[in-house]
Amino acid sequence: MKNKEIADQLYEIADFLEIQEVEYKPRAYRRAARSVESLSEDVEDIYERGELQEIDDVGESIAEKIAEYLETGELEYYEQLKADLPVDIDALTSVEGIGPQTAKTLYEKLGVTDLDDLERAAREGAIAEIEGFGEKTQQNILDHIGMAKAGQERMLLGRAFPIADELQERLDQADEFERVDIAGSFRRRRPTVGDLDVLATADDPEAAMEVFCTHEDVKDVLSRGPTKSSVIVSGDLQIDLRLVDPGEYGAALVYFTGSKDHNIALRNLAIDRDWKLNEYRLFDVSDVEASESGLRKGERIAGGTEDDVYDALDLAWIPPELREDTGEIDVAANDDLPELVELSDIQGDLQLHTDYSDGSNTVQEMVNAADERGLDYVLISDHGPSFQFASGINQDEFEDQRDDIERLRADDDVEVETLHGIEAEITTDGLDVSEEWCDRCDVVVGAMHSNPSNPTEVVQQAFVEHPIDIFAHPSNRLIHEREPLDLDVEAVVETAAEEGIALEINAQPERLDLDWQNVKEYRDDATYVVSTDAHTTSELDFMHLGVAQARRGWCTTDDVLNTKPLDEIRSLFEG
DNA sequence: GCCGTTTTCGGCCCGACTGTTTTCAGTCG
Repeated sequence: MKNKEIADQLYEIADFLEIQEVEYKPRAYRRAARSVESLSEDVEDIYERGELQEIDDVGESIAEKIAEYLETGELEYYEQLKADLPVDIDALTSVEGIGPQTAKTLYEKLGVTDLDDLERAAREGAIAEIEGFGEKTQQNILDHIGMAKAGQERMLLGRAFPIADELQERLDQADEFERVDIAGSFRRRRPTVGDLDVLATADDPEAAMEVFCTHEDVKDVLSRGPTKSSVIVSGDLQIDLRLVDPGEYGAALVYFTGSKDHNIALRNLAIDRDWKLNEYRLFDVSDVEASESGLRKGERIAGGTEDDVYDALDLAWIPPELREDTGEIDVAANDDLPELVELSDIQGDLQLHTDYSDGSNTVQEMVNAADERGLDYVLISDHGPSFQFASGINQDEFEDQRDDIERLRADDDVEVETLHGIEAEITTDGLDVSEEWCDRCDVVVGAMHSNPSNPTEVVQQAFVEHPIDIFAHPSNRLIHEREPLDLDVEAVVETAAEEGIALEINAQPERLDLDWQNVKEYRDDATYVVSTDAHTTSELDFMHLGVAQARRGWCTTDDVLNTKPLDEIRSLFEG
């Protein structure tokens, strides 16, 4: 899968062109890069079908360049740009405050080509000597170079959540703040977030900014103004705060929730009506001369609430998880948005581990924790015997575990129905549990933790030959750590549908697998379950992360099996 | 360089903040 490589080259080309002050091309390259980056399909497959130009924002010229890279492993245009300005533009611009122009100046004046050069120049005091630069610029570079070197990975949604919850609660309780919302990709529940965008109203902006910027958790203040401030909190997460007028709150919430592409699509709808949409309001510019079309000219149409803004554009209010410009605007225009699954719809959790394998808690503790969370049923599914490094269980241990479960089933105080199953390993030889063992299971979860050369065939064969009910974390990806398996997802979905196998949306923060884009793409054919794969009682709380990804995949309760009562789905597993 | 139920040519989002400037360029989101 070369999608990321190609996207990175296109991004760098954009930076180089920006340095040359070429107009418009940088944006064209960036848009193309973003499209390639977010493809759910291997760009090489698209190339082989001769459909590169079908990719959004990829035209003749960029398609040729992608083809050249795939054929030769190199891109002459990129190499030429790089030869003209031999700097690690990606690394340099990853330092907060350094953009393409600054990188160019640093190279021309001081020969800076990478982060080590940059740090040396800053320490020697050379940067402050450059005309147009000064002590503060130099100090800023020194302050932020460490974070750039550490690599600016986006934070996992599940890791950002506790920080966001604490922040929301703290600002809600502060007298200086009226309304507070955390917008941005966090509100859209992207699997990773780059920062937290906080939107708020406050009677006394100065006092509110003081509270925000001086909290004990703040490690660094990047900028501070009357309406906008940015800080870094412990955990190296950046938090941006915007203060807006209550009358502009809705327009601001739309704007800062994004996505950028969704906003552009909305703005174009406004332009169609001779209106204009910005972060302050939706307004009529038809009577405003171009020369005086300043910040807040024109007749105001909407802005107080999100509902107003969408309604004025003849759209139903669009849930944040759908705002990715992947068709939601047309569907909202027809008032045909799906009724998305919610956390409260979830009735059971179909993958839990215990201390029989690599979990931390007993069967009873896990079941009690599920009970406390109001679940009606759970599936205990520890790793099969081949999973030795995670102390997979043998069949004797499985039978001991069954005794534990039977005791719980006999206990009138336990309301949760406990299903007994296994997370069986799918290998090139089939499953690591016998057919007889599978017969003892209420539900068989199949998962692949290895990386065979032909994963699609291995998975399909296991689906056909073994009584698998649920395929767990299909791609086996770990965000930031392990690439997804090179699966033909469409083929796997097809075979799963034929065999009556549900695909899991795994709620572990680093998994969130199946990915939401695939969930959306195959929603018509696939049946999904959302499971926490909890290894401790507290991990049962990850369920909302999985539900959020199902929502991003446009799922209703009809698409998600474990929104149904156990009686209704039990027959599916027995079949 | 890309795109089009306004266009195959002529448009491409724009406002806040910083640092170093006396009026603005660069960066960021």
